[in-house]
Amino acid sequence: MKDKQTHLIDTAINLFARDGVSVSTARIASEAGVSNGTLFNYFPTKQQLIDSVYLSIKEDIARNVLPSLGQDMSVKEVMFGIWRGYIQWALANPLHHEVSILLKAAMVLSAATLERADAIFELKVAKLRKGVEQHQLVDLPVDYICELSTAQLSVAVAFLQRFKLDSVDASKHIHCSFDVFWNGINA
Amino acid sequence: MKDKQTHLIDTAINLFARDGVSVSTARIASEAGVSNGTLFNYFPTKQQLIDSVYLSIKEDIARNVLPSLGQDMSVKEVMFGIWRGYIQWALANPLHHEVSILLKAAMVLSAATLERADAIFELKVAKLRKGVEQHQLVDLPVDYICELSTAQLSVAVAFLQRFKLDSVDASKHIHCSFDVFWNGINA
DNA sequence: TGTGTGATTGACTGATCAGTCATTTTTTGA
DNA sequence: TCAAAAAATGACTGATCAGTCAATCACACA
Repeated sequence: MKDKQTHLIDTAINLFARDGVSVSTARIASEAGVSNGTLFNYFPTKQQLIDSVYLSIKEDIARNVLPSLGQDMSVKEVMFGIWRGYIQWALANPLHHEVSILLKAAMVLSAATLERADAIFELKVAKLRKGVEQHQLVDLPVDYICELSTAQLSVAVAFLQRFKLDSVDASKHIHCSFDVFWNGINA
Repeated sequence: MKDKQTHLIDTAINLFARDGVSVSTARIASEAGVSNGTLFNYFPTKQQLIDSVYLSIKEDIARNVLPSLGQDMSVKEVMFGIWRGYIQWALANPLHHEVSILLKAAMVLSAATLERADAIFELKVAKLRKGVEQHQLVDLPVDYICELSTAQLSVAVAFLQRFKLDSVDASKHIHCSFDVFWNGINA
């Protein structure tokens, strides 16, 4: 049997995706096959459970996206690596993707958690910064381009999920949506 | 004194923006200066209050954005009209903008309400459809381009709100963010 | 087998909340 | 001026929920 803490997080992700963050801790515990007392042994408050869920998802994304990237790659290569890696991860883990967006948008995450989550993807920020400094990208704040990429990635994923394309068309859309993004920010 | 129903909606928007959708009906009523019984005279359920808040915001956007658009304008002109109009509205009504995003993301809106809200902006969809058909825009589903524009607009607004630019720089960013969007979808 | 330790349990509590309704207040218009 | 209608009130209810804790269980080691 999987680590109980991990199993509770997985169960919470499933229920958050189905019913939103408002699901009761009792239901999460029951669905996970433990008593609600046990849930509170692992997560002292519901807030800490929510934060743990978010960080767990972000770390999972990092594990699946960052390894394919290198310091020696160009900005465009890094961004495309993130693009393809994230979309593939999101299609393989639709609920995780959905919950990650949900928690961020619903403003239920502690400030510390948001900060920790950002720190995971420092490489991306660094590459974009260099791209702007070297005038390869439009002269906009790096934060802005970051948010832009996240927003456009979400739209691309939502589209791919809605119309279940075969893998050829999916790959085509990954390139196509990336081109839309890249043409937008290319200097 | 303003129409009570309108006043309750305005109060709800303020509280939703400050504390999320989870604020109690009692607090909304009290903040609006009426009893909670009165709130339920105007909105039989909290759900209907939430839906009314959303539709009220969308109609406000439409009133501020649609009048400047005409059937005879090009796709680009229409999209830029929406771009500038929406950003100006959002900067003048930051809480409304925030709540509109919050309600959509938190998945607390009824299906009927989402449909009604979409119908308000039919002109935009029609223009984009023609643009794609006439190969002025990249060959992507109109829905996709719609979502893309909404997402990028949100990012642009968030940026302008974070760094309170003077009106010259703000206008520059409106054009700049639009160019990023347009260069992405221009065929 | 016996004992001590840490994990697990679930009934319980106090707080909160959406929604009700009998009563009171205000408005209307004859 | 007054009676009927409409609007407003707020105490109340039943349900739900996060979090607690005394009791129980499972297991390691003597």
